[in-house]
Amino acid sequence: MSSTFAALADPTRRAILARLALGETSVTEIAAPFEMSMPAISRHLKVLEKAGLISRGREAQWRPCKLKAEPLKQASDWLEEYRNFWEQSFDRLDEYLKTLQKKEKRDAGKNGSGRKKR
Amino acid sequence: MSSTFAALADPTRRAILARLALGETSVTEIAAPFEMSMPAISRHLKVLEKAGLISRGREAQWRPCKLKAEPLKQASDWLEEYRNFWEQSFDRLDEYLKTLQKKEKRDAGKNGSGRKKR
DNA sequence: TGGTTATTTAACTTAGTTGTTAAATAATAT
DNA sequence: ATATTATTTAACAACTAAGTTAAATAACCA
Repeated sequence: MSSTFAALADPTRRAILARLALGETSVTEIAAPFEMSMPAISRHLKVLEKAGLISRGREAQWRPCKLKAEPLKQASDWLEEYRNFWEQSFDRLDEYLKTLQKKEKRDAGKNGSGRKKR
Repeated sequence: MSSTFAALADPTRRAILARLALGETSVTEIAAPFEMSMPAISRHLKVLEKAGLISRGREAQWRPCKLKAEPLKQASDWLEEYRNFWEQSFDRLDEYLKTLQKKEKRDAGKNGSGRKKR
């Protein structure tokens, strides 16, 4: 999980994944859109491979890379556990905004003395 | 997006988020389960805050931290674009397993010439 | 005021990441 | 064999990250 998120934390690597979603391809072709040396790309690919996000074949002198989406699924599942939370947040925002509107109508000027402790 | 994934790449920080999903709480309480100095935790919280994953209030000498799930939603949305991809993978696996079963039924006796490589 | 509790900042160490260029390896083509 | 094309490894520099201890802030308590 850590290595998956770490791999996704780099925009170059996310772009590589996006490219690979269109289909398997060679390192040179992957590298083309980037202003970056070949070895740099090669190492990004190594990071992706270690995270299990790609696999590499051998076809003559090319090493085609292929997207492996399983770790993405795991990451997605992890995030999914927080779904209620972000949906709730919007609900709360709604609620809060309503409260605020009521207050503004009611007492347009008094400021807070109420203390709270958790 | 990068800072969100980077923040999630650390297991301590993921654990902190899990704790905060149960409710807002103080730094000391967040730190309790970890064998780690206070400043270390404090800096993890700073990382989470910079990524927009938590917000911090002030209540007497405590600084309660609160989960902010919006960046998680964004991350989830990003991953969602690959859903077809990982579902496809399972389809392919299914297919492959079926093919395999057929083969096994068909030629359940020719042994010793098949080579496999890991 | 001074003391206590909660939290952050500073200074430092160690380790890992990201990029570079130059050289090495791998397979094909002549 | 040798040259060519594709890709990786080595060696290095600059930067960032994660932890430590000790000291600084901040707000309360007496």
